Amino acid sequence: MSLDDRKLEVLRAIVEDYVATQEPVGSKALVERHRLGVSSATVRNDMAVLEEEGYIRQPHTSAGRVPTDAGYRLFVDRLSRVKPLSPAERRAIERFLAGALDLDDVVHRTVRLLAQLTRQVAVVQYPSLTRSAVRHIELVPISTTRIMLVMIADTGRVEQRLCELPVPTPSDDIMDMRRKVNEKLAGQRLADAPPLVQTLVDESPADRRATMTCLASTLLETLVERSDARLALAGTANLTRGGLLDFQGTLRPVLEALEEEVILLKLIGEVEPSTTRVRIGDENEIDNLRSASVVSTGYGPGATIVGGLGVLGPTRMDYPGTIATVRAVARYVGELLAQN
Amino acid sequence: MSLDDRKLEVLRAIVEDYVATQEPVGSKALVERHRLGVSSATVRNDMAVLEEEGYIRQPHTSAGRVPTDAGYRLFVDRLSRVKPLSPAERRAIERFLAGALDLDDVVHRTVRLLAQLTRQVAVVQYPSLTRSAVRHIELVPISTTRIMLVMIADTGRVEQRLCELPVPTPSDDIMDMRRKVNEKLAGQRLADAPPLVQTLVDESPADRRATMTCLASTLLETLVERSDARLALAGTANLTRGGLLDFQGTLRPVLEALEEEVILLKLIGEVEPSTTRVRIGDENEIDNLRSASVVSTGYGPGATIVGGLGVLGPTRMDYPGTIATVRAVARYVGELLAQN
DNA sequence: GACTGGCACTCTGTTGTGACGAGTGCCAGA
DNA sequence: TCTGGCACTCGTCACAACAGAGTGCCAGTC
Repeated sequence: MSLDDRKLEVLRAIVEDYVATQEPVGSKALVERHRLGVSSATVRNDMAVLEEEGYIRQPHTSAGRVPTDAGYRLFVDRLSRVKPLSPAERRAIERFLAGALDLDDVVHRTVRLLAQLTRQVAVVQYPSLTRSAVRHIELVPISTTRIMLVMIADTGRVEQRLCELPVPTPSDDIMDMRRKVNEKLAGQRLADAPPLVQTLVDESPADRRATMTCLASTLLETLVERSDARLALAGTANLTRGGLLDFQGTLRPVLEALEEEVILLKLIGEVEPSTTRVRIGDENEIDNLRSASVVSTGYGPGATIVGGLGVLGPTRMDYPGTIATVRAVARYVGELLAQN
Repeated sequence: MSLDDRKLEVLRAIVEDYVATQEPVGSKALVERHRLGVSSATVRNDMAVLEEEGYIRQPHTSAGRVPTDAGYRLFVDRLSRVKPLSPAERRAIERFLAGALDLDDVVHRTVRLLAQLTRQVAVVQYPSLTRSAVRHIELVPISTTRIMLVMIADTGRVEQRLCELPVPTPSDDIMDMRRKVNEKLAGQRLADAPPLVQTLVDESPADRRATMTCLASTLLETLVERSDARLALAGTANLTRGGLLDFQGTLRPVLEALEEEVILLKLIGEVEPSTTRVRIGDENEIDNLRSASVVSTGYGPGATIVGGLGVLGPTRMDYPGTIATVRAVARYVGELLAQN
């Protein structure tokens, strides 16, 4: 059974009012606030149909209606008009991000900005190493058997790791290896690196094989393990807005989920090019986030995507506004990264 | 007016019971649960005195007594016996921290461990740069007018910053500067670095003066600004334990305070050697944390302190246990750092 | 002088009742 | 297909009554 235009209009009105007031909305209030051109009785009939179809529901018999997850979904997919950012907001984004000193700073500023603009919890993934390219690899001898390996990615990320050598190696040899490693890897995408690293080992002379093998394994470790795991989080205090009415009484499960990097990565890390993804309530596969929605997107210099960012809030959130903000911030961050 | 031993014993019993049950404790329950050897009427008299002295108070006329901040303070200073960690806990600490890959990982593991053991919010400050020494400084030419400056501290911290040169500089010159910079700074404490950096500029030949000046200012920026600001946080979900009875109804102010790095640094960054600091309720000068207590201490390899760590929870917390855990974790982290 | 038993008193939290109002569902009529 | 009207359902609020916990105080005892 399909819904005619007016029913959709009623659904939109319900979502908008509920998001604004946070109270179940009744038929009478609806006709008063929106010029629907019909009486409340008609609206009531429409509501009955919408309820039957699973888009809205009644908390109690004598209360107004509240959108269900499916209702929000329909709203987001078909009913919401894009809400352009105000010039003030645009300026705020630019000004806030402009002064960033380094990558760490960019990420921190971004996450705070996002939390502030959307008034929700913001999450930003650091540029993923596997999607970056190597800019430079530095080998710093600490002693004859210890080397600090520093990898600098083109996105500005820097990873370092200590490497214990099996045999003492003079620092001249190390410098030579440093040159070779950079010749081979500089400019390469990290995802392509593992086979190249292997050839480095294969090509090295026998007397340096042991040291190079050790370096190679440390390098691979740096590239693969934990490589996408870094995240920044801000705005947890925003969860308390709406005074526990959202999140059915306890922030507990939500706070717990926010502590799990794995979960957060799943939420914002799985990004497809130039899509803004909206997950509403149950659509998050995580039990703890049944009453939360996540809006996420990818960012990166130009068209490539190096990481994800997004916000998390109650299902009852201002989707059009949030989506617009998340997109805008992602775009600005991308531009910022492209400049370096 | 001084309190005799029994009154102190009564105060201790009140604190312990209240911490355990989270409910105001009455005179009758007290004599039943603790073998005080006197009747409830006597305890009531003692309680009246304790209340007059400001160590306990009644939420309402007909409720039991609850410790005040001053009561907790007295308890911590004079009444609490140190609670040694269980062997299981010690083993947990060792096992959990043993597998750390690098500094980032150490800090992350530490903060999670601390949150888990104390069941509270944990904060760990990254080893402060100003308390560390320079291990190595690397200059990576990106182009003839851009250099990536990477500083590696002996605590394992790595800071990097991009430096825009005012004049194109050939990479041979850069390599030469790299050598000079390291000769001058390697092994020096960062706090002592600024004057040394200045001499570097003064000593450099005129044709390189501009480039060196630029490098120097970037270097100083790296050393000074933001240098102590990095923090890791975990266990926010633990705030919801005790179901909002602690924190007088809203987590809001507490969550807000936890978002402010400046505030957190103030709480756990101001550490004196080998002291565990306990701040109870009002003793935190931050309004938002009126109903919270903070237990913090310093950590570092050997006797030196390179950073602070601690936990934050409701004033109604298990002080002896928390203090013991915070100390133990700090000691283990110190040992771990000493190994590198 | 210190402790105890007992009693009156004060509150809080709970329970129950009734009035009120918001909102619905449904039906007959336009 | 829409509308006006009406009966019905519940949740909320205000108020009163009540039970229970805990205290303060006093007179009596060791």
